[in-house]
Amino acid sequence: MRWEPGARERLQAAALELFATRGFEQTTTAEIAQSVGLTERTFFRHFSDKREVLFYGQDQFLQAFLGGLHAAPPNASPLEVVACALDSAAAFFPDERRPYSRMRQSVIDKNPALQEREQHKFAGLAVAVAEALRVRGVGEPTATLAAESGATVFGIAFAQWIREGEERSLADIASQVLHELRNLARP
Amino acid sequence: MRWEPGARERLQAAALELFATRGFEQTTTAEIAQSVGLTERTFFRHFSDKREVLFYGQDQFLQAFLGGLHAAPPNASPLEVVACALDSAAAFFPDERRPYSRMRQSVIDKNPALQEREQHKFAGLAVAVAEALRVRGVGEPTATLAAESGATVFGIAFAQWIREGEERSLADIASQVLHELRNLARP
DNA sequence: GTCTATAGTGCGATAGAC
DNA sequence: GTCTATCGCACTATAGAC
Repeated sequence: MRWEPGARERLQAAALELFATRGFEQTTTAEIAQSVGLTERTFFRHFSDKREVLFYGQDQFLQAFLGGLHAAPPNASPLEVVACALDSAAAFFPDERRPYSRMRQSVIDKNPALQEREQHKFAGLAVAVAEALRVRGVGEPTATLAAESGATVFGIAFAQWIREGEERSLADIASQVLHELRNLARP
Repeated sequence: MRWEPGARERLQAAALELFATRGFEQTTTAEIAQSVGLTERTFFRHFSDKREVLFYGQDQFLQAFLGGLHAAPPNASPLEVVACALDSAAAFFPDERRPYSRMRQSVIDKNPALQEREQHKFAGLAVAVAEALRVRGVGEPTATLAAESGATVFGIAFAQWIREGEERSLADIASQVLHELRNLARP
């Protein structure tokens, strides 16, 4: 019992379940741990704080974003590079994942503290993308502008993707939102 | 002594002072309160949590942003409206305020929890600006794109404004960053 | 103003994997 | 035996309830 594998994943699943039914603040870290046969102390061994249990594992997503970025042709413009990154990132959210993403987001949308954490992760993503663009030779403030714009486009596209009744793929939506961004600059 | 006015402002000043010298986490809410002759309970009567003491009063800034937005000519494009809002917002940071802004930002930059709060406030700003744009008849996702872009431009300009050795006004910097954003769409 | 629950930390002990 | 995940306990600070 003590040595069952996948402690982290079990904690994450149990936490999401409890947050969805009881609410984030009405769920204690002790309850989450106990619900999978662990102690509160072990919860904090895996997650630096209570909110992090919902965000741990985002590195994969960041890596996808950066991967698409590196795959962009060398002569691509900053925004074209961002378009590649968006395509690559969108691939990490196939349509089967929509129900799960919806559930997770509905928990986040109900709690300001979780929104703060989400926005912080997004900001970190933009910082990493900007750094990667600078390595490609893009100067400031263009690199940061392009990176933040990419994060914004992804955020808007993702929100639309999980909306009830939406059927388009995330990549399709993101590409359309990016097109709208281009239009913004020339009315 | 007990009813000395300006309790909130004194708490904010003392908190910034203590955070800057000792660090945010090394300062307790009780210490802040006692340093101005109040109790911890009173601190939490004025601020919903420890971090908020650094952010309380941002409404003025939001109002400045929205004020510039309403002052924009009716036929202006979304990005032109955002440009007006940026001008108006920049006016709330005259050059005399640079030293204070620098000190405050250096505290925030040293602590992830404070960065989360700052990003959350920024996100709230973008939401309000997007809503105001929709009222003006701008559709989605353009309204949100323009609003988030405005927030991004302001953030980049502000970071540059408080950099050591920078002498240009915030409005000048913001206008140049906005120009870069326009260039992003057409290479 | 007082009291209490919860989050989160530090350290040492323990139990299983190898 | 070593290594590492888990546990137990004592503790502080935040924040909210009363």
